[in-house]
Amino acid sequence: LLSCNFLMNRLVEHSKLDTAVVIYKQLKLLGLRPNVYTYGIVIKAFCRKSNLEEAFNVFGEMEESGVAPNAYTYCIYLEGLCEHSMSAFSYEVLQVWKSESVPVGVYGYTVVIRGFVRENKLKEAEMVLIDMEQQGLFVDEYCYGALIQGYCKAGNIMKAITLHDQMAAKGVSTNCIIINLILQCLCQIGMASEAVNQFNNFKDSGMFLDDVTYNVAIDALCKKGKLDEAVSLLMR
RNA sequence: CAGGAUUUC
Repeated sequence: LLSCNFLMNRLVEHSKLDTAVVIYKQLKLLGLRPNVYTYGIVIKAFCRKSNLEEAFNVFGEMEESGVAPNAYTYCIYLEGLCEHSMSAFSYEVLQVWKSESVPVGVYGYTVVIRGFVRENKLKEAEMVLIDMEQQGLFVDEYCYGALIQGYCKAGNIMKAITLHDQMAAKGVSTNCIIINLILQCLCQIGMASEAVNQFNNFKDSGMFLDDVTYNVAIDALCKKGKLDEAVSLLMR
């Protein structure tokens, strides 16, 4: 069964969705009992096929077989809804589950925030974050990252930086991916020199910066015509 | 044995 799960997951990743479902059906015909991993992968397969109804029906199958869904199974379904521009519905489902004490965890909220961001519904995305805070949930760097990405994409660098500062104030650690978003946004709105300044600040503060950060910084330097500085950065 | 965001106009 473990190898079947592994295989099915690979098939789903390669969009061989029907094959994955066939294996699932074979499994059951052979009398094997799918476990919570199997069901999660099957839900993902149906979501990728845009068959959200079937995906939801899997929860029913689980109940029949006495397998309790876990946070993964719930969240993968919420994510499926969001990927089909149904973030508002996804959020409603999340709230219902929450009221039923279903274990969705912080990841479920991140999924919904990302969904709203993708639909350019930043107000809604931020509402979700506020909702989390009111419930006393720990808003992690992924939640903030998703929202910051939204404001960056909208060119609202002020808001993005405000959120980033808010993270620091709350003791949520930042990371180079969020910094990349901000630097990139600065470049895109024509503030390349500010991006370079920020890059130097982060570098001096000992923050870990990845190769993407360097690419963004080099790009910024090139745009300012400071090719020599760009080259010296490249050397490391 | 399954899931999370970023550059290369």
